[in-house]
Amino acid sequence: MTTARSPRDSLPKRAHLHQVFESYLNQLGLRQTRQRRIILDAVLASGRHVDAETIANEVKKTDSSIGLATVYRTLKMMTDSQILVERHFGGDRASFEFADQGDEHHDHLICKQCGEIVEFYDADLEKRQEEVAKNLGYKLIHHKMELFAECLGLDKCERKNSK
Amino acid sequence: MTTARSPRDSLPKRAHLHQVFESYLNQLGLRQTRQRRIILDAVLASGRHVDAETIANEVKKTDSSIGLATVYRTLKMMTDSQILVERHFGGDRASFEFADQGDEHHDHLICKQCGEIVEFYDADLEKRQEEVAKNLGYKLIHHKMELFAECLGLDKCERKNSK
DNA sequence: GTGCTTGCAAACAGTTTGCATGCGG
DNA sequence: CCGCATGCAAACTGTTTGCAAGCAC
Repeated sequence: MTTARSPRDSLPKRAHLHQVFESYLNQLGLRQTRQRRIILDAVLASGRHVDAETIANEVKKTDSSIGLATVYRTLKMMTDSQILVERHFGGDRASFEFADQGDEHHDHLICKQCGEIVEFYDADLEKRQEEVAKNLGYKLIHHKMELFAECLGLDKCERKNSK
Repeated sequence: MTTARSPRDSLPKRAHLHQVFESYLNQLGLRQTRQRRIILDAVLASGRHVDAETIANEVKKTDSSIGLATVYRTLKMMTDSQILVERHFGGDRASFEFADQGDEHHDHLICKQCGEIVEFYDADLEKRQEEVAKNLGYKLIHHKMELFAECLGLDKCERKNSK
């Protein structure tokens, strides 16, 4: 029923994102540049949830001359090109994650203790949300749902707690 | 099953919030001031979801000398005193709403067309969320859920569309 | 009076933008 | 070489904070 999705599950799918971005650029007459390639690589190599500054730091390891503004501009382009989605969890920093591909939408469970983010999909919840919207006289377009929780078995948590 | 809550439903309950805030101030040795009273009045008179700037504008109608910083400081105190809860819907501005009283928790449905915000409570969703968390090995503490939708009958919407 | 409060301006964090220069196609 | 891209610094938004003066108790 409830399906957890580990950060690794979608790794194979990321392979063609280079192509997706490339053709996006071409279609708009935009250019492939060294910095855009480096930034995309950094994004692909990173975990599922990253913020601009993390990427900027990562990118600077390869080329320290790349500016924060370029990272922001490029992340926005990737969002426009449907590679990434922008999320606002905590409040301040925006975080980016890979866009869902077709049907593979998911929601998030965030551990209050260690900050671990688990992605999941639950058909019952999805269905009930549509019903609820209809009951209220609306047609559901999409939703945002985050469950805040704490570990039952502490094993998952403790690893991260120390960091 | 699904219960909608209109903005008016909780009006009677707001009456004693003055007292709540007052005793909060007393307990901490803080002072009741003209500006705090004015700000609380503005909050009480406002709709369920307000941002700092809206309150600041409202407050300035009564006393134009009241600064934005005071509004922020006071809204934070009201949040600390459990009168208000801070929410982050869109991304930029924070919005404040009256805190749930005991069991009367609710979620939000936001109309993509007119921006109307409907509050609702659905026991099935709540229950399923707990199950999902448990399935993933966590204990649910609380959640954040927003349904984005469009009106089925346009009557609700059109009124607001014009504004 | 004591010290919490206030308004103002300055500081802040995250993000965006203007501009002269650089570089891809 | 045309014109998009870049880096830098400055602008901007929402919010917070330092400070001297003001007011509640």
